[in-house]
Amino acid sequence: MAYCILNIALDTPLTSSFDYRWPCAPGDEPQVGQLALVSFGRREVIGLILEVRHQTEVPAEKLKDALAVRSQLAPLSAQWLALAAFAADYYQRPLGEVALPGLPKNLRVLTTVALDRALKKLDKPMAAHDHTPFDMPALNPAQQQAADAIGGAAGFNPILLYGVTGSGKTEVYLQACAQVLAREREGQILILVPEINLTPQLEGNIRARFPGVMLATLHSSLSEGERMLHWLAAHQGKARIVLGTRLAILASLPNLKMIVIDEEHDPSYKQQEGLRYSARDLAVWRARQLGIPIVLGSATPSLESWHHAGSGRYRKLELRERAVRDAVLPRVKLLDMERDKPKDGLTAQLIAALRQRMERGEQSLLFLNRRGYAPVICCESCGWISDCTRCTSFMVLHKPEHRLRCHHCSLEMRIPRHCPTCGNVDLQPLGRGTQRVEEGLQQMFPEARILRIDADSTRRKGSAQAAFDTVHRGEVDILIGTQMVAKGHDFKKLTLVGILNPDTALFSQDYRASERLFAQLMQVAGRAGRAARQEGGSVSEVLIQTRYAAHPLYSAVVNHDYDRFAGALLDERRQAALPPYMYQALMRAEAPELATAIAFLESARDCIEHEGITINDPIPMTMTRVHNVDRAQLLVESASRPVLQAFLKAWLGAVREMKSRVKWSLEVDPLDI
DNA sequence: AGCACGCCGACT
DNA sequence: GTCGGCGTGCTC
Repeated sequence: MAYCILNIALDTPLTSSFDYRWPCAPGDEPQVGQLALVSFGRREVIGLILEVRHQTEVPAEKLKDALAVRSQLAPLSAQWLALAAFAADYYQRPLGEVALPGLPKNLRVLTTVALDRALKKLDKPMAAHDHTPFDMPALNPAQQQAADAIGGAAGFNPILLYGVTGSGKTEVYLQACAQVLAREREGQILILVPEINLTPQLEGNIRARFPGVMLATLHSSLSEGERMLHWLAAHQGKARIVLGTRLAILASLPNLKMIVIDEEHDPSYKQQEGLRYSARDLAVWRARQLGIPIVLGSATPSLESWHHAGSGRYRKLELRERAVRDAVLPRVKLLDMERDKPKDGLTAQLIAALRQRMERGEQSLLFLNRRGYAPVICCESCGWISDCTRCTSFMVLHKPEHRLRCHHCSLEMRIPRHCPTCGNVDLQPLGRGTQRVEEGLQQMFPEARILRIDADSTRRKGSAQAAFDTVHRGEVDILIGTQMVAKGHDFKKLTLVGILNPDTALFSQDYRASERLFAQLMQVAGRAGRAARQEGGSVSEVLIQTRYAAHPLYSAVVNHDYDRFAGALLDERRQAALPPYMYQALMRAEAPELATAIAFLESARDCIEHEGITINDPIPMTMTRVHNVDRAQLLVESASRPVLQAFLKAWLGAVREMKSRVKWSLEVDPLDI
């Protein structure tokens, strides 16, 4: 029997691909881009066919036969393969680690028969939709102009849609989508959102708006069965709109005609483990490869995108007004905690404002990005504090559960009755988390309906949605929450946002902290006053409690002046030679002893000649120890992206040759340094 | 990364 | 006497 050689990429950290034999008649070979089931070591895995050959260097005794080729599936397109190859190359990982993990597991697990059955399901005509034409809401002139510019754009055309919170960016996307779908008979559109659970309305909106158009969603909380059906619907070009989180950027979309990235500044577009890719950056690459328009939408664009808009690489479209008529941007005020000393974490002015909203039957939101009761407890007589024994961090007091919990490893314990070092029974909570603020509020406003929404109060699946529904039904007077409450929600009766303790981010070591804080404050602030002001209702207000009322970041928030703030940050970045004026990569190492990790990074630093590259000295990570391992990092910088890329490739080869037992990894374009 | 093999300490 | 710790070696 004649056979051919399949060169296959597998999901392993090994950099090479692997050859397998495949019995087949000449002219009947599998195609590049098809998936094959192979035996690898002692397990069976799915692989991606990169090349079909007739010869191999691999000795015959090592060569195995592939077990099956998924020939019932159309091969991944050359363009998709190029995207995966680019990402692998750019982020310095093996192709298999980029291309394979995003594929539905069922493509591997399912027998040929079961796979055929699933494919048949997709062949059935779509369930009949209500085809009554849906009235597109009228757009204001700025929105209309943006929608037409986006919908009518041709070729690679990156657009930064810069619109204040509540300016109706979603409506602009949807009407631009309508134009593209109408023009491109088979065309597909990819819409990325930071977290799908935070935008369940969007999915509903799209379905209602485009009856008869198949929508597929791709995100991490789908079941395996759903994931495969949705992935296949995209791959076969049947789903014309694909809505997903960052992982959807690697979906197979044979007819992609436009990409939309909502809240493009959001850090969750950056994968923070494994292949640390930026879905936003890959999306721009993909749009350029295909020669299609891409829209990046935000009220507080990332400095990278802002910089590109400034230099003309991106076209900037602005929405300066709120879309709902008579809904105006909230008035932002700073409450100086030095002058108005807080009680239970709340200043007298904030308490008064809460009381006023209560009396008028309006809702308030308190934002505090710290869950738990108190971030630490301490002994007042000897100074003991609740350190985590495994991490460079504190054990956080969780009062409802009567436990101390480390938020970085899973360590938990009962609250000690007395101080472990001196026996003193008087242990005091220090600082304030959402639970403690909730407790204080209950005492201050016994009649108020108070709801706390954070990762602790919404552990159970679906409970977050249930909690938000309660707020939407108006059954809550005061909502207190962490960043979970900051995004996307449109609370119609909300006229007051109080921001507690944002100051810590002002003096962070991380130079991106202020950019993030600004975005976060604008985003939470944007929850207020989204509906038109009621007769006799409150002017919507955002009150920020701070000890640094003179800080320029807060003046920018007060004036809703992202432009100036971003300009100032960019100047700073340029002067300090930081991104986006500098390209960075970060090598991390971890070991039981810090010295081992540092020593490894020192030898990595010295293992290769380099030019046009700055390699800094290794330093311990800010949170040095997590779960009993010490971590250190080494920052590599260059003013030229190609120079950095070329260096990284050579460098990683040399570091691998060191054959060290120390665990290490490399991140390109790191966000947290 | 898995997953094996392999060689030394605490239990039935 | 076994169960099981994780060192190291390999995967076409």
